[in-house]
Amino acid sequence: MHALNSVTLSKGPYKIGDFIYKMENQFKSLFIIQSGVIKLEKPLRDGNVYVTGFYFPGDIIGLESAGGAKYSYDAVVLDQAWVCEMPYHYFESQEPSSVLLKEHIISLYGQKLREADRLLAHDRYQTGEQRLLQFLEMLCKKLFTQNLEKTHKLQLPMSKGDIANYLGLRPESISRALQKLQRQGVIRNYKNAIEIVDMKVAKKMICRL
Amino acid sequence: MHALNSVTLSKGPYKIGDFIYKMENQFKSLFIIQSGVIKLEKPLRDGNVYVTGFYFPGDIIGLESAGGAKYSYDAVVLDQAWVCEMPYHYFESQEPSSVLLKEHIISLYGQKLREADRLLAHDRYQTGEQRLLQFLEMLCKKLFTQNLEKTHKLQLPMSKGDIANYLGLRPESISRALQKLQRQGVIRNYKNAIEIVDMKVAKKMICRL
DNA sequence: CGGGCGGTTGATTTGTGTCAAGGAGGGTGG
DNA sequence: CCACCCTCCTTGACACAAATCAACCGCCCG
Repeated sequence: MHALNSVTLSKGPYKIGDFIYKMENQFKSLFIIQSGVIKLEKPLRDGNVYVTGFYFPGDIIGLESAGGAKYSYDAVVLDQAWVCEMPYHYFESQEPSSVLLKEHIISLYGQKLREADRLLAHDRYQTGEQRLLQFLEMLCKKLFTQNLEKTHKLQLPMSKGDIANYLGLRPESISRALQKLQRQGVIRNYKNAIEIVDMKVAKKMICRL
Repeated sequence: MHALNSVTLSKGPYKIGDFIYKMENQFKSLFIIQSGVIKLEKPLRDGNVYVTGFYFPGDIIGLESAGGAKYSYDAVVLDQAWVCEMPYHYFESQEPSSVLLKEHIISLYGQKLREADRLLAHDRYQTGEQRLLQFLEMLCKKLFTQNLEKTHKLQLPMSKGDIANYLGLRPESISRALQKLQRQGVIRNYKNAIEIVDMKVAKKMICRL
């Protein structure tokens, strides 16, 4: 990743609601998130949108658009962000650092594909409640490893509607699930935050309710 | 793709039920399918398996395992197959043809990711019936472009149970959906084949039931 | 203050899973 | 060749999770 610094351009700050890129833009760069939170979403023909993921510092966005002429999603800022732009044509060069990077990227793709398949596999056999818990646990781990949160109380940069959308549920269902989990003492539901009170039980519920 | 021929090794025939690779094998090659049909599946701890996809002549399998030490799925032969083995270490070389190929592969990955996301997106808002139709339509298009089928009558190399599994439904649900679609005159359900009688209506139903 | 958006809550419907039983091949062995 | 089994598929009755429809609340913002 260090090899990147020579060919990248740091950009920002982007404010909440800004777009890093939009679907109608020509695909020409990847972006490494330095700070802030980004969501990727795709407007559907019927006016709805589909949220495909949330991205945090250290994550790369744009990979999913490779091989297309334009970006495949809108990249929307959820929390003030700085990003690092990496021109895609850099990959087409044959300098040694590019070759190494290409291998790294391919390995990343493998991971992302497996992750996507895992989601497709598991989600079907889990209740909405389990998916929600799994999402929270994943978020917690992610923020932990990046030292963005020290506790189990998660500040949520995305709306609960976004979470619902991402998990393929209705906002009502999320609301009910949160309420139930709070009654059970597993989590605590705040306005823009959620605290995982009992991580042990949470993990157990994810595996098999 | 032509660049490949110099470094690949054609293997076969594999018979129905054979494995091209298994999860316990070291990941070391990609395979290009020359003939036959392959399914990728992963046995789960609870004894069930999860079918992640079906692959036809021209498709590449093994990509999803990149970045891991072993293969991520079992590759099971559904219809007698010949494949082309392409050692993965070829990618680690820096010869010009490898560089070009890497770009092609990255573009393939982008496609696969978008496809995975599309599945995740749509599946949630579609009934099982719609997913089934979409699967059939996709299959139809795929076999068409590869001139493996000239009509809309699809010989199914995979069991209906496999289809159910792949679509995240129960065999019973598939059965009922096929029955209903046949009553509506959209498809015709044979033993090991399905005919799409009214493609117009089928496509309409996929978008919005 | 009014309006809109995000979130909550309740009543009801619906799709799909589950359980149970039975049928139609396709193999194998007698 | 038939009897048997096994797997795959189908059909029916029922249960349950989540969607839907509808109303309402709290909040932010102009």
